[in-house]
Amino acid sequence: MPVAMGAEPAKSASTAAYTRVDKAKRTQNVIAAEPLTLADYLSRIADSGSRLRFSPNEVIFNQDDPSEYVYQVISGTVRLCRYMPDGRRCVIEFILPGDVMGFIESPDLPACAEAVSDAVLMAFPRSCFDRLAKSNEALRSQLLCHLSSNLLTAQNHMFILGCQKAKERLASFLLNFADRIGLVYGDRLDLPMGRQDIADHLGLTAETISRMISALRHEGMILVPSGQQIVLRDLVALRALAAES
Amino acid sequence: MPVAMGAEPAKSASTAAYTRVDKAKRTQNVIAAEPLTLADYLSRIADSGSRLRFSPNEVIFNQDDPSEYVYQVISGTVRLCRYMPDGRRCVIEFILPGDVMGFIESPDLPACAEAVSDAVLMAFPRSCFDRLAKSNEALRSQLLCHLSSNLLTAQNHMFILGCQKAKERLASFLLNFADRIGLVYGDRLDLPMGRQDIADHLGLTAETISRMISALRHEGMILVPSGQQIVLRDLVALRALAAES
DNA sequence: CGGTTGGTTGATGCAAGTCAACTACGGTGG
DNA sequence: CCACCGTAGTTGACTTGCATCAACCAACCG
Repeated sequence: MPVAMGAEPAKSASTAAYTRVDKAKRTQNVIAAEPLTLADYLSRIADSGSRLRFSPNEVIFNQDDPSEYVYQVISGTVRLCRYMPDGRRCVIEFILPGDVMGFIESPDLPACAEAVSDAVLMAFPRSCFDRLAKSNEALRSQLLCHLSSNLLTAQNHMFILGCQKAKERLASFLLNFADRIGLVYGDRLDLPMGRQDIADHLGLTAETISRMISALRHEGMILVPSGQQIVLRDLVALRALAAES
Repeated sequence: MPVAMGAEPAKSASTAAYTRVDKAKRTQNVIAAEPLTLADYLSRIADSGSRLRFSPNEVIFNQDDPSEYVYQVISGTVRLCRYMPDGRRCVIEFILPGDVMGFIESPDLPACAEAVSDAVLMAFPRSCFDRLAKSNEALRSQLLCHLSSNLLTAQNHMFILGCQKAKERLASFLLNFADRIGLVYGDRLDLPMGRQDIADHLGLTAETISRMISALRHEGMILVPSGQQIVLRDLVALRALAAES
């Protein structure tokens, strides 16, 4: 079941979108029998949304902006981040095609969003989003699932930041990212974000990321055909390192 | 507006419960005008809940248990934590009187809960909780607020774990905890949890917590009349350290 | 009392940060 | 087409903040 993407038939996004739908389905089967996903509902109100295009590093919304829109990433990658007054940055999470962001019951947004690569997204005004939710119970339960799943992700990440060492964090990140992407081409993983982005996501420095990638490569767990591409050669060893759950 | 606590009129819990209600109100005003809080709704179905009592370190539920109950802490403190296979522990968060935990749209619980001090809680079966939610729109929007607020807390904590140094983490923790408790007696803060619990919450060791407490004391930011009690003497300096937001 | 547990403090080691040099691209303009 | 530049990644040398290990102290309790 393909996701209707409004006016966006971009081929690069479609495979990833399938993955996202599958994941949403896995999450939703708890309280709802209804098979429509959050993405499906968004496609229904595509008319009231606007299609936006961003270049790398362009700001999509700022921290403490009012939460007036809900966004869906159509293609490209986005990072959610928070800055400290002195410039330290924390990348809360990466948002991939098909993902929804900006939905939170808080007057202000707790983080800012920036495009990692060229990105296209749909922006839906909260008002029209809420109107649809008011009359639609299945959508509401999807929203609970959406928030729950975000919460699980966040708690999982807290665990990584609180307990794991550098190499374990990198292994967790690679596995998690591969899982989200769906490991499309064989097992070659394309990392749209730079080392610094990964570092700020894992609470490390870019140098350490570089060193840990080299370490995993020397230990034969991964191959690095080019800077942005990584092949997960030994999933078993990587999983043992990441000690998932 | 006091919270009806079912059969529990414990004086130690009531002040803290007030605080929690106020906090919930602050969060909810986004999409609902209705003043009833999650705690209020829980008190309505107090009959279908069971009152449970736990001793320090007793397990309330385990990681990967099915999520069959929603809990409300009546008195005492609870810690939510996750363990790694090798025994490393991460304290996701501390749950205080009035707080609700265990509500998540996931078949299995992502963390286990243990009593920090003697604790009394109410357990509500998910089934009867869901039944009430089905017929009650205001409750549903409270649930969205509940999850949103948990998500905000989690993202805030990710920020602390990812970016801050030991002393900053401790300052953030003390301020945050003081804020949740409501700084009941003047400004003396009673910490129900031990150093190791704080350490596992902040991604540090018990020794480091001890050292940082000493450091803050020597710098005149706090007083430590007894091991469990801390007086925040210089809120300005502490906030500067924590660099809130 | 002595034993146990939780907290503090000190000495030392190490993982990751910092600083800096070097390399590899990818684009731009001559 | 190559020369130039700017940016991103890698690697090495050194520093440091926190962990580790261990001794000590103070409360609490049978």
